[in-house]
Order: sequence, then C-alpha cells, then structure tokens
Amino acid sequence: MRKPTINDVAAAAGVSRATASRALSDYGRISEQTRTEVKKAAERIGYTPNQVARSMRAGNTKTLGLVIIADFTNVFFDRATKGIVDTARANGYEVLISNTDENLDVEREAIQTLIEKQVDGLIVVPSTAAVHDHLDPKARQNKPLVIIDRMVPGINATSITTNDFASCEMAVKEAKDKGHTNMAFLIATSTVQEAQTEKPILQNTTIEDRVNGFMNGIVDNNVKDPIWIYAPDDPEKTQRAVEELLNPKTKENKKQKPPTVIFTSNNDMALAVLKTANKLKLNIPKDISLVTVDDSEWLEAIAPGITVVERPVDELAKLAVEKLIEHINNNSKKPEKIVLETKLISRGSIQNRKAK
Amino acid sequence: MRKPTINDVAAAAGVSRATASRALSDYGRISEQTRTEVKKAAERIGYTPNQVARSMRAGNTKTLGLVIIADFTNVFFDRATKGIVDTARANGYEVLISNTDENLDVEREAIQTLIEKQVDGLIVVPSTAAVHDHLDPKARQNKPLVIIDRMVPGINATSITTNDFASCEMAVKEAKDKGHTNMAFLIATSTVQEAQTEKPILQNTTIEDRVNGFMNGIVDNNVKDPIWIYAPDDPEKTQRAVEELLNPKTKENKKQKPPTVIFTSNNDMALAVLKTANKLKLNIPKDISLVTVDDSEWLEAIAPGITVVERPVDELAKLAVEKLIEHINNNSKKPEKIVLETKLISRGSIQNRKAK
DNA sequence: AGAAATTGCGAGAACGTTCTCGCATTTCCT
DNA sequence: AGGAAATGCGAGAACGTTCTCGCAATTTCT
Repeated sequence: MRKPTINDVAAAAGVSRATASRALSDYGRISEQTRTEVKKAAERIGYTPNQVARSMRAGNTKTLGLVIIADFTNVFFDRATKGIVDTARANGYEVLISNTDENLDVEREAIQTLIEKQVDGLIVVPSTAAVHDHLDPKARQNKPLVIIDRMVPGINATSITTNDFASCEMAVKEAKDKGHTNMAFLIATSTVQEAQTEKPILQNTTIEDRVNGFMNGIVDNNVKDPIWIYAPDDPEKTQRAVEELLNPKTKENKKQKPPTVIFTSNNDMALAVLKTANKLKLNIPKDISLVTVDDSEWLEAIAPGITVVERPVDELAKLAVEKLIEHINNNSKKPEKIVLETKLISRGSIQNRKAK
Repeated sequence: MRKPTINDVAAAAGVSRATASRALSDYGRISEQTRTEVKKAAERIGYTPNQVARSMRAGNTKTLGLVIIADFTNVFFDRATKGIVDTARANGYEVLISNTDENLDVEREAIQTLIEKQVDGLIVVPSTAAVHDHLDPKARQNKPLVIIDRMVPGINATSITTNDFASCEMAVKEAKDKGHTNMAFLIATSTVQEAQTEKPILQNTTIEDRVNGFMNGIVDNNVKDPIWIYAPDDPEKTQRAVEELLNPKTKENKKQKPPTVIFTSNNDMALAVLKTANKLKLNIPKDISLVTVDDSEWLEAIAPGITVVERPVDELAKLAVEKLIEHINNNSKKPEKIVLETKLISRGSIQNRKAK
C-alpha cells in the first residue's frame, strides 16, 4: 500500500503526469474540464503532494532555520519563537528550530545541519560576538541570514537588536530621582569562574549595551561608588554573590555602603535577587529596590510589580522573518542594521526615599 | 557559481558518482585510498551533502513535526519545546514546529503541511478532545503520532499525559488541614462567553482531570459550599470574575461566604488572581491563599513562594520523542497510554489558619 | 479556404542522492 | 598454475516533482 503519487493521479484520471501536475498546481495551458477531472481523481485516491520532491525540483524548501538559545527564565526564547513561527507561517514558511544552549560548537553544528536540510534562510541568536566564521557568507553557502537579539561586529548580515542603552540609563536616573545613591549592578557573564567586581569580557553585545547604559546613568547622575558584580551563568554562584551583597551580617565588614537598589542585566539575575531577598526575609522595595531588563507577565502580576526595561520582542520576531523573506526573494538586497527602541516601565519595585 | 554536488566531487577526485557516494557515506566496497582521496576532494571544493535529495531517495527526512500551543504564560510550551528539540537532536532528528493558538482549523492545516513536508513522525498537543478525525491513521498517512499533555479519547496513538488528579486532590487536603473551609476554584475554559459557575464542557482532558481532582478533594475532606468559576480564555473577563470574587464590597451582597483560598487550573488563571490581589491590595497568603498547577521558576522566587502541582514536563518531552522514534523504527509497535506522576510542592501561599 | 495563431496535452529531462547490478581485476586456495 | 572467490569500481535506475519542448488539433484571421 504505497502512498499515491502524481503518477497514480494521472493514471486514475487517464492523463499524463505532466497534465496532472498542471491541473493540481494550476499553471500552464489546460482545459477547465480536465483540470476538475484530475482534481476529482486526486481527491478520490487520497493524493497529497510530496513537498520534498517539490523542493528537489524547485530548489527551495519554504522552510526557515531558527538557531536560538532556549533559556526559559529569560523571556526572549518563548516570545521570539512564537513570533517567528507565526509570522513564518503567515508567509507560507515553516520553521526548523535548534537550541544551542549558548554553546558555540552546538551552534556550528546546528547551522551546518540546517544548511544541509536546505533551509531557505536562517535566523540566529549568536552565542558569542567574538567568533563569526561559521556565519560568514561562504560558511552558510550564501544563504540569507538575519541575526537577532545580539550584534556580531564585522559580520555581513542583517541584524535586528534593541536599544537597551537608553532605557538602562533612564532606569538609573529614575532610581536617583527617587533618592537612591547606593547602587549595585548584577551583570550576567559566562566567562568568569567566580563572581567578581572587575569587568570581564562580556557574554554578548546586548549585555554590554546594558552595562554601558547603566554606566552612563552613573556618570550623568553623579552616582558615587557603584558596586559592580559580574556573575557567571550558574545559579548557585550567582546566588552566593547576591547573598553576600544583601546579607546584613556581611555588610558590616565592607568598606562600601550597602546598596539600596539593584539593577540586574536579565531575568536570571533578577530571579536570583528575588530568591535571596525571600531567603533573607528582605522586602522589596522597603529593604531593597530592584530593576531588571525584559518584561514578562509575572513581573507585572506580583506585588510589588517589578520596574523593567521592556524590549519589543514580538515586533523583533516579526521583523526578523519579514526581513529574512525579503532577502530570500531578492538576494542582492543590502544587509541592514535595525535597532528597535526599548521602554522603561515603572512599577513599584523602586522605593521612594525622598522625604516628602 | 552553483553549489558543488556529489558529481563535482566525483569529477574532482576522478571517480564515478557511485564511488564518491560510497566514500562520503562510508558504505559498500571501496579501497581505503580512494576513500580518503574522495574525502579530500570534497573538502577541497567545499561540498556539503543535500539532505533533501537524500530524503527523496531514502524515504525519510530525519525530521519530526511538533504541533503545539504557544502560550507562554503557561510553562508547558517553552519547557516542552526545549525538551523535544534537544532530545530530537540527540537522536539525530530536527524539529519542525507549528503553533495552533488552540485553534482546531489551524491544527488541521499544520498537520497537513507537516505531512506534506514528509516528517517522519508527529508530536501533537491537541487543541480539543472532542474531534480527532485529522489525527486518525489515514488522515496522517499512517505516520507515527504521539499525543502529549492532553488525552484524546478513542484515538489510536501513543499518548503521554500527567496524573494531575491525585495532586489536585492532595492540594485540597492540604488547604483543609491548614484550616481552610471556604474554597474557590478558578477553571480555564474556552467554550463559554462569560465567567459562570455552571460546569461547561471543558477545554480538554487535562483541565478536566484537575477539576475532578479538586472535586474529589472536596468530597474527601467534607468541604461545604465550594465556589466554582469557569472563566473563558480571555484575560479581561477572567480578571472581572476574579475581582468580583475577591472584592470586599461585592462580597456582602453574596449568599456564599468569601473564599479564603483559591485554586487555579493553570498559570493564566493564577496570574489573574495575583494581578487582582495586587490591585485590591490583598496580601497573599494573609488575605487570600493560592494554589496553582505547573511550576515555574518565578513561582518559587517570589514572596511568598506559590504552592503548586508540579508536572514533569522535561521528562514528558523526552519520553515523547523517544516513544515517537520507537514507533518510527518499528511501525508495528503498539500504542501506549503513559501517565506520569505529579507532585504537590508546598511553599508559603497557603495561610495556616489553625489556632496554635 | 488556406495560412497563421492558439490551445491542449504527452514525452522526457532534470533536481542530487543511494543502491543494485555487472564486469574487470586482483587475491586466494589446492 | 589454474580455477574460485573476493575486491573495486562504473553504468544506470529510482525517488516524485515541475517544466521545456514539440506536435496534433482546433480556432482565428485575411
């Protein structure tokens, strides 16, 4: 019991394979009568076209490849995935998805596999900004590529990122305006072993951008002695660093004054702060204020709502697919660098310390 | 500048296409010397195999289709997607993903498209339990199918679900043990227009299972006058229903006593409760206790941590792929109904009302 | 009415693989 | 040393489409 092919349709309708194809795909010269007869025959024997064979002939697969970092504490993965899949579908494309877990070797393999599967184009969240040989035109066989979320300097491809700089700067201003002078910054990085205060090479341009925004805010607002903590991508070590920062017992031994507000570079870090505050019975915002980057529904729902820098992830996803399809349809289209604006959403997680 | 094919490799190595194929895919009779020479030639001209052509010949694509509901307030989507993608990759498969937004017509189309793309098997989160013609063997051309998260009665396919019944029952017991006697249940459903207290046809067997667990808990623990609210899948209407339930002003007009604890059937509903509590300045758990289903990191991090019924989503995802691949490799394998156990995780969101 | 244009359809090639044959050539056995 | 077995490789088919070409039949034009 083989699956019926177009040959079977042709036989059932008493026409040639060519005519059957013309009838089913509505092209070429064919009489109305034979067209409907062929379609009826196809229906009758339960024919469904084979897209693989079609792709073989046509040289395209109507499939996009998505290489992403599946980290669900950060909201980017689920929102971007949904946005990309939905937009692709609306434009007649399906999406092959690969997760790199932020590992460069996995990213390399994933891209290779997707290329071999002949995707028409690629959307990649690069795990690092330092290396991009595997993303260069010849490595990807000149297939269209759109990079999202993070920039990769020196690469010849369209990229869509967000302007986190301005909103992070504004967040510092807001804290200063509310009377905060002792600020701590908790930054995610993957290159260090233990949490430290020296600035290491950052994970990617997005985090870098946020750090620069915070730093500018410090300078603009004349903030003294900010505390910088660069924490590795390891919940336990991060937790320990946050505990040391917040614990009243250890505070006394420090030269620096304890912070009244913490800025975190992503939601992984924000969760670490929340957990630690919870553990040490510290109240937000009475004992410690908090600001983070990337909104999520729960950040709005909890008490108090957390003040965040919101990035337009849905728009970014939609745009990524649309730009990619433009490149697919016109392979001489020039790469673009698109930067979307972010927004500071003020909720209740920054205490107002100003005397009324 | 065409992409090099195996013919080009053969020409460059001075052998036939057949020999080139033997060398590159390591099969058949071939001398060690020509094999290495062919591989060198392939490397030299930058050859990468074309999986589409390979699929055409082999009759399989090493690709799985995932049809899922991309709802990121519920934790299932992101965790399951990551688990499925990662497990598939570990077994040499890639995943084509489609989102239905819980729409049956979209689900139909998605399955059809994936079949046409010749996926080797399908994993589906069905949007409804009532209809399954599009999932029947002939509709899916006898392709292996694994149903996850929700059961579809009467279908001939392997399914993997969770036993939410027992944990939901236990959750009610725990509330009763802590002195709660006035309980409300907030259940998600898509079939009603306005929030109501009559039980409508439920969205799916998973929600049904949770409701039955709650109901059994009520009976076991002799709970009087439980309040049931069936709320549609619409944030605004849900919000309104919760507000009415919690608002002290409206409470007085009611015959029923106000609840001291709310059980929600999923995290959409839990978020509605949290938002409303926030808005009405009600404290959890002092003013109202809360229990929900499906764990997520933020539910543990916030203060107080929310008591939840945890489902083994990672395990479910892994198992789904493994079972599917078993079916692919052995098409006479019998369907299984697998039910994974859940766990009640007690945190601080149920107030202890017992006098000490 | 005859030439020209148009219409409808079939034959066959092509997309890039893998795999079955069959045929030389080499190696092995007695 | 002579036949048998094993080895290495090429020719060609097949997977299911689409599309170009050419040819007969029909319609249109002058």
